[in-house]
Amino acid sequence: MPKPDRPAFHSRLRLLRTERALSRKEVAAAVGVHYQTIGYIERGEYSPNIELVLRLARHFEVPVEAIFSLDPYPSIADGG
Amino acid sequence: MPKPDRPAFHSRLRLLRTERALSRKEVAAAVGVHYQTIGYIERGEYSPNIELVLRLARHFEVPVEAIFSLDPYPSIADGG
DNA sequence: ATGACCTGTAGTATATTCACTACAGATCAC
DNA sequence: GTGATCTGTAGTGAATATACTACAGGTCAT
Repeated sequence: MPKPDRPAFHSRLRLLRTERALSRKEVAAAVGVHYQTIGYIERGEYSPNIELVLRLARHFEVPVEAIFSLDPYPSIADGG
Repeated sequence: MPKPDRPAFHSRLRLLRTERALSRKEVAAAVGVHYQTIGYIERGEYSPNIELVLRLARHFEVPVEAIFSLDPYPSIADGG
């Protein structure tokens, strides 16, 4: 079982994925990892390596900083 | 010992570091890892996690894509 | 209600990252 | 030449990332 907790960074992966109506399985296939791996990353349970991160950014056509950040992203309620 | 080989991504970490006349030890201290870890990353021997990557980008004040890329960076000889 | 698909969670097993120690070669100041 | 600092390399060991299997609950179409 992966680590039960591991914040330390923030992710918009899930937001991006649902915005584009993609399943984890689809994203996983596109970047070449297991679909559970996407789930763990979405939940912040572990910190993906740069290779996977770059593949995700390329797939979503956004800069890395649009998916991952050390500081929390503004919530949608705050206009983010 | 880390993996003897592991390309799959390209890094400008060493270039950025030397450009600013910083030692590995200094960079390592700034981002909170062992100085050998910086060496391994510079040599592409392993793929750092997003947390470390974001701390490096923040320390150098550049976007992640300026340090790491899936595609090779243009060589200095080519004007890059 | 059944089936298809998505998600959350859990467990096990393997690979990789990273810390740390150590040593040798290079450079540079003295 | 001695000492200080940087680098490359290597080895061990711990922590973490990832693959994979499995099951339960949800939604949605039929």
